[in-house]
Amino acid sequence: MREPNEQQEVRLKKLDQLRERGVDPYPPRSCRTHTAAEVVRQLDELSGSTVTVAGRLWSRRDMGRTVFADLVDGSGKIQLLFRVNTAGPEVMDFLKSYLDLGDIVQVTGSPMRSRTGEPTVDARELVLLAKALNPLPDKWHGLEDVEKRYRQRYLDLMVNPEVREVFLKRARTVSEMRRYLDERGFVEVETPVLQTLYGGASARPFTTYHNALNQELYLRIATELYLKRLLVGGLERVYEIGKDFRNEGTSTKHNPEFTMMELYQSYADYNDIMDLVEDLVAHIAREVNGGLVVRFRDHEVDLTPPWPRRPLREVIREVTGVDYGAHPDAGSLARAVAKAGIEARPGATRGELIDELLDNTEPHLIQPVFLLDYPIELSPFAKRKPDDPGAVERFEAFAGGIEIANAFTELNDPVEQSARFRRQVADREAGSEESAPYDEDFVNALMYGMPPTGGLGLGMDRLVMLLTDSPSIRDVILFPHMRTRASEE
RNA sequence: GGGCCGCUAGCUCAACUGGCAGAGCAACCGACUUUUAAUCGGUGGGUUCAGGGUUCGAGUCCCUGGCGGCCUACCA
Repeated sequence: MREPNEQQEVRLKKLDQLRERGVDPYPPRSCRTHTAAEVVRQLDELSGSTVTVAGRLWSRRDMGRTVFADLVDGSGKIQLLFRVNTAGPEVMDFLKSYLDLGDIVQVTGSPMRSRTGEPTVDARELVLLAKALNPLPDKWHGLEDVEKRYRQRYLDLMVNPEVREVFLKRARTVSEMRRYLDERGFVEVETPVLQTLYGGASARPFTTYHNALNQELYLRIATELYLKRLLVGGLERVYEIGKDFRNEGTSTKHNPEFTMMELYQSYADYNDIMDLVEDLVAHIAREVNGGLVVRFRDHEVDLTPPWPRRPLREVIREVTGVDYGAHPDAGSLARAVAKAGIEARPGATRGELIDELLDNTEPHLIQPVFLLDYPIELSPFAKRKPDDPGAVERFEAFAGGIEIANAFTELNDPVEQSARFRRQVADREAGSEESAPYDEDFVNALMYGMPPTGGLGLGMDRLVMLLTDSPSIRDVILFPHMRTRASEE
């Protein structure tokens, strides 16, 4: 503990005085009978009976022999009334001399309405459950310092009710997704976070080390390759909701660790997955938000299925004016991209250029849409379109101007998969740090036969951003990644 | 990586062109028997993010660094 400030000194002194009086400021047990919301809701039936509520002492209006206070618990707020006639002088003295705003207390008394009609517990007994040594943030303005909100999320949750609402919605999003998938025969599994080989996405990994095995390990960048091994094993529908880790910069859409839902459905293709995605998202929106129209960044986004299914090439051409299909080589496409006023890395490959075009298209995709049929260069694990060898059966789903899902008909041809890995390895040797290494065991698994499969990756954080109108991924992650501060211990 | 902005009391914010660091809430002392941002009177509280420089004098100007936000780039 640092050198206490003035307000901490005051509270520490009260702590000592309490102990001298034989009062345990941190007793091990409480005996709450009702939450604040229950008392408010059942006020008429409870009137005249005795209830015990518990929570944080939030505000206090001291009128001499009468003190009003607000108590906040997980369910809401209830007013407390302390009167010398009802509670007695000892309780009044205890309240005034030893308690501070922020303390966790337990109050026993009778539910009633105050003169102004406010639901109130008329207190007879008062027990301190946990003494607070730090003062609460400003109760009127809340906590506005963005950095403090992220670093000390407990304060943010305490004083900013809309923040609590976001994370309750996040929890319901996850549980509704599980319920939806479980009901459709998907099996939830867990695959390794620590991997000797990483893959399934284009990203640089975090590296760590296993001391006993004397072995370098990677934190997974995706769950894809392990989940598909399970399909080889005969699990026909699997999913995993878990953290992926990508060693790259942060932004309003990127956090180094983020939550991904991946699922794989045997005997399905990417068309089936589109049906699933729009229905799943609509289901979650309905359960979590109560409706299919969400406000996001000053737009109204209508998630009602069906969502348009449009070729990537066509939509990019509409938004940027560049038809990459008319430019089969990188040089020609680079000139067209430059002419459209879009900057790209000098010497970019054709895939990178198309990616650049997509980045410029993405912010315009406000209403939900599936973009279909990606160039093969960008998709090492997707199956080719039978009638177009340069494209794969892949889609990404967009809404609110952000990508929320990525899916394809999975490549299950081991020989071609092996060739695609070799291409990745070659790219890697040519300097592409995001290209994944060759995964021999994965190819070997495919050699036993994997059914035709549709697979999906859905960014949970981004879905929650959309459903809660959160402008930054940090607003939907309880403890987003922050630099450590030199001044902090 | 680049640009812009920010960091002042526990919290929210002021402080003009460089001239005594302030307010509200919170805290402390006091008054008040139905308030709800209670009210009223009084008191205390500062490494102005850190370090250096310019100056008679720096929260303010200059330099270096830290952390954060936004934009941009890179990256999925």
